[in-house]
Amino acid sequence: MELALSLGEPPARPAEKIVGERGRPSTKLKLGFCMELGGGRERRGEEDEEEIGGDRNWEMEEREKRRRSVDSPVQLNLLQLVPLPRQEMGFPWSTENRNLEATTRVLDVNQVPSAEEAAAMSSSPNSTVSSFHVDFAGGVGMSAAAAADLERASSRASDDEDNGGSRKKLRLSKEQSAFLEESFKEHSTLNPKQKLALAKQLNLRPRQVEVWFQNRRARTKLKQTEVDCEYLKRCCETLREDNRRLQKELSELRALKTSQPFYMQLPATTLSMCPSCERVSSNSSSAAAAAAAAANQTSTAAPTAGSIPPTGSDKPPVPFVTSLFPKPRFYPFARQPSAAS
DNA sequence: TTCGAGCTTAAAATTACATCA
DNA sequence: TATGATGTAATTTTAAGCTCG
Repeated sequence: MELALSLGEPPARPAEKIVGERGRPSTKLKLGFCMELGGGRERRGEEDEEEIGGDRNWEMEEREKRRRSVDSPVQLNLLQLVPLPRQEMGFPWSTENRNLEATTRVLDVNQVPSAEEAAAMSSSPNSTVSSFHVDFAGGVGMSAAAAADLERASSRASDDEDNGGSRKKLRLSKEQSAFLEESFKEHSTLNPKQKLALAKQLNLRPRQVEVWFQNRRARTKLKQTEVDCEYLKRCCETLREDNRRLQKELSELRALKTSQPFYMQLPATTLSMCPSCERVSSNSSSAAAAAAAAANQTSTAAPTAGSIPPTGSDKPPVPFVTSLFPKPRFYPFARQPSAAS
C-alpha cells in the first residue's frame, strides 16, 4: 500500500472572487450606503471616484478635515459609532440592514455628550477618533473605565500625530474587533466600497480595515492548515494500522497457502478482496466488476466525502485516501482536477 | 490582436509593538 | 522590575489580474 501525500504545494488562487475586487469598477450591487463625515467637504457624486484609491482619498480627506478644523473649528460634526447589541448591528452591504442610522449616530463634538453617549463612546474606536482632539472634559458622569479608555485613545492619537515616523501599534477595541469579525463571517474579502464603509463605521482608516482582513485571512488559513495537518496525521495513523493488519493477513494467507496446497490450484486473481465492501470474489472478471461497483458505490453513496469524482468511465476508481475526508472542503495542498487531464 | 507599462489587490513573509505570565 | 512568549497590527515583497495606449 502506498500513500503519497503532497504537502506544501502552492495553493491555487482561490477561484471565488469577491465582486469588485482588484479595483475593477465592478460593484454590480449598488450598496445604497451613503454616510457622510460631517464637517467634511462636499462629496456629492464622488463615491465612484472613491472606489479606487480610497486610501489616498481618505488621507486627502483627513488632511482636508484637519485643515478645516484649524480654519473653522466650529460646526464639526463627527460621525461616531455608538455600539449596539449584536443583533442590532448591521453591515453597510448587508441586505438585511440598510438602515445605517440604526447603528450609528452623529455626535456633535462641539457639544458635551450626555453620560450615556460618553459611556458609549468610551468603548468605541480608539484609533483615529481623536485625530480631531475630541476632549469631553472628563465626561460628565463618565465611568472611570470609560474615561481611561477615552484618555488612552486621545493620547494614542496625539502620539500618532507627534511622532509620525515611528510605527505605532494600535489595539482595536473589542467592539471594533467584534464588528470586523462579524463582517469577516459575511465576506472574507472586501471590495473597496465595503472597506470604506467599514472604515467609516468603525472610525478606522480603510488601510487598517484592509490590513485587519489580510491578517484575519492569514490566521484562518493557518488554523485550517493546523486542522488539516491533524486530520492527515490521523489518516496516516489509520492507514498505517490498516497496512499492519493487511500485512498480517497476507502472511497468514501465505502460511495457509504453504500448509494447504489445494488452494494453489486456483488462479491467483480469484482471491481478490474488495477493499471497500471486504467481499471476496471468485474470479478475476467478477472481482474487477465488484471493485468497480464498490468504487461506484463510494462515489455515489458518499459523494460529499471529499473524494474526487471519476472523470470518465475509463479512469481508475477513486483513490481511497481522498475519500477519507469527512466533508468537501478546500485543501490547499490537494491537486485540483484539471480540465485537461 | 499582441505586448508592455502601470495600476490595484491578495497572499505570504516578516517586523515590531503591546500585553501578560 | 526584567524577561520571554504570545498575539496581532503594520510593513514589505511577490504574484496575478485588469486597463489602456
